[in-house]
Amino acid sequence: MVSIKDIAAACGVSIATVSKALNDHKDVSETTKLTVQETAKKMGYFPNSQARALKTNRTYNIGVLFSEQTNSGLTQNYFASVLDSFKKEVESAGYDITFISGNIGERKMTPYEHCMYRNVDGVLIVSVDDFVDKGTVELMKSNIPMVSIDHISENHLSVVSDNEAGMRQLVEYIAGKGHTKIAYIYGDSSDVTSIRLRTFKETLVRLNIKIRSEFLLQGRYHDTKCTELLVKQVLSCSDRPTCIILPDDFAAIGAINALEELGLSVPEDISIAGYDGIVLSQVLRPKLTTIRQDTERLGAEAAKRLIALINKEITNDSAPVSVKGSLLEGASVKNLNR
Amino acid sequence: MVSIKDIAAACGVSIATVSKALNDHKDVSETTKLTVQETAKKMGYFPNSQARALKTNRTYNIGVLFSEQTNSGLTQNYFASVLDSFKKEVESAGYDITFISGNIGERKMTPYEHCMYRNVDGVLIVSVDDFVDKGTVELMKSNIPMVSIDHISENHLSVVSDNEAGMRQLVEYIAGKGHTKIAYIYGDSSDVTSIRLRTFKETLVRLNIKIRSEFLLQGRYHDTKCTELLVKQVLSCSDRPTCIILPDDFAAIGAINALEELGLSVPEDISIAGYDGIVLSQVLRPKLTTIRQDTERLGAEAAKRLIALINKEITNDSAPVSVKGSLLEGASVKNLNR
DNA sequence: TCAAACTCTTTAAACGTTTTCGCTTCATTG
DNA sequence: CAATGAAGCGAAAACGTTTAAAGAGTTTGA
Repeated sequence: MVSIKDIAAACGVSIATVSKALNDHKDVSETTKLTVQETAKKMGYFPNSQARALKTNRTYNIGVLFSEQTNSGLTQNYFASVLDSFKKEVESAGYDITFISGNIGERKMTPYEHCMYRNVDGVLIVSVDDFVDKGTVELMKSNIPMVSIDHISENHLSVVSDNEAGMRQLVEYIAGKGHTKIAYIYGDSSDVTSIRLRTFKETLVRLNIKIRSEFLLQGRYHDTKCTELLVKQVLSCSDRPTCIILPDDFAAIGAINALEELGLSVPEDISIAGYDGIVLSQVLRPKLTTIRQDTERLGAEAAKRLIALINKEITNDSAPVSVKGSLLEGASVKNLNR
Repeated sequence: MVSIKDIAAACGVSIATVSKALNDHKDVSETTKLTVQETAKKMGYFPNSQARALKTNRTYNIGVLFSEQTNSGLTQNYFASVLDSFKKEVESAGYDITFISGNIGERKMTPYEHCMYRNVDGVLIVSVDDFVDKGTVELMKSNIPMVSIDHISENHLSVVSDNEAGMRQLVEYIAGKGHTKIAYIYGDSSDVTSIRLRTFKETLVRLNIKIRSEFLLQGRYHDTKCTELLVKQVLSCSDRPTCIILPDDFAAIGAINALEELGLSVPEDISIAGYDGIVLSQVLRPKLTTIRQDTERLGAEAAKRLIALINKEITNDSAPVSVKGSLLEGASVKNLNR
């Protein structure tokens, strides 16, 4: 590889001058700056990021940790979308991303150790399921600049999807269609789940709709089989719900299947609603009524905040950023009015 | 951060000895080795990967390039799954992965430049769509160790899903069910597509089934809308096909929708088959008959080959590795016999 | 005219490693 | 007992950068 030294030799100047010229410092003449930059280009020079990082203590690398048990984050559309927009945003600022995981090499590292080893400038923590993970906790205690998505905790920057507004909007929409018997199969316990569940109940109360415990069942995210069983269970009530809210769009497929098996059709006999608004939800028939989470903004916002934190333009204690979703009105919720 | 120097001071030895002790060299006594390693652990030492890389010319970083136009690779289950298993495999050998993209920082880099800048030890090229990309070509001409997935070219290691065997098996299965009027909506032009298309035709010939050009339509991968239109088109033939093979599982949803719109049911009226065998295919109703591509092995195999290449245990000209898929028999293809 | 100030450049140290080579010891051998 | 060799350790250079400080040369101001 051609290094700064080679350029220096070619231009007849010192390596210091070359370095400064390339980094556009003020204390080097325009003419030398130009010749240096030109020969650098001509010789196919590219800075050695390791050497630079060693000196500047900046790797321009951001760690991404999927905090999860099932190691399925990447294959799930919601998280993949968030990551995708995060990636685009940080890349435009010159950062690359590194996946942080517990198993690097023979000698296992904790996520924290992995971050230290790679000297990431910051880290994004994506909360796929609940934060039981010990390694994640250790990392969060450290003072590496970090921002988490979908999880709020003290002294940490976070970007969250506004599940409160989302769930409220969804329930209001469904109730507006005349439904009063609304079941909710919610996902694995997590921050997100509890907010949604709480809001679900609160909204019912506010709308003067009775909360029935038999209509509230704990399910699992992205699990069609589990959802299928629970849908059947909730439909075995003597007084059936007219609408069922599922943990997410993918799980909704389980509901559709269960209903079909029971000889019920959506939305004529039973209405359903999903959550997430992934692409899939809009190609299913009937098109799913769901809350679209703004993955684009979630990722981008997280990236911007993290970079600002790294540059010390903001501090840890800034308020969480809440990203609103939007209702995607499909055809899976029947209008019971008239 | 605690460095090798600190440990040296603490142990009363030189940094050279510490380095050797930590790397388990032979020319350092067992006792010092032990004390060094212990104090290193006690002091919370972690090697600085940048410094190490600078010296050894090994970053333990592998670049991953999704060669694509639509920038959607990550959000598609098939590629995400391949990446996931690739990641696991390389991680167990101590490598991290870096996404290679064309847009890093203000000053745009080509993929090749990005690789040089980050000094990746090797690179994985995942062929999402066709290889028209100029940047990808430049990268492939370089002599960075690389392996590509689903694309074969001269002097390059590659791991490919056995689309020939897959398509053959699928067609034979369908024909075995008594179908002779089989349509095939194939995806965007690419290596993969042409192999599938060729095999489709060859297999029909071998089975003495007439190839009808009106049953062969070019569609697009992962595009339900497009698939929907093409399905309608192919069904407008006076002599309809009894079975339609779709470009992939996701696109198959478009077919299901089109058929439903036409008042036709799967598989009673028309049979369909997908390709990929993603999770989705097995939760749809009817369960899709499809070819499951072994993403697990594709990723793992690519990782193993790449690492072997980096370690110079194999050379560039080794034969491509072909990974067999398997037929997932769903309920979307009707048995026409008897 | 001379010091001061400015502009541009270079010297040299530093970042945290790895690794070659030489230096001590000390045991083994003939 | 001298010669040889092995084992263990350290000094120092190197990887490719950045940057503080000093130096050289030119311009300015009184």
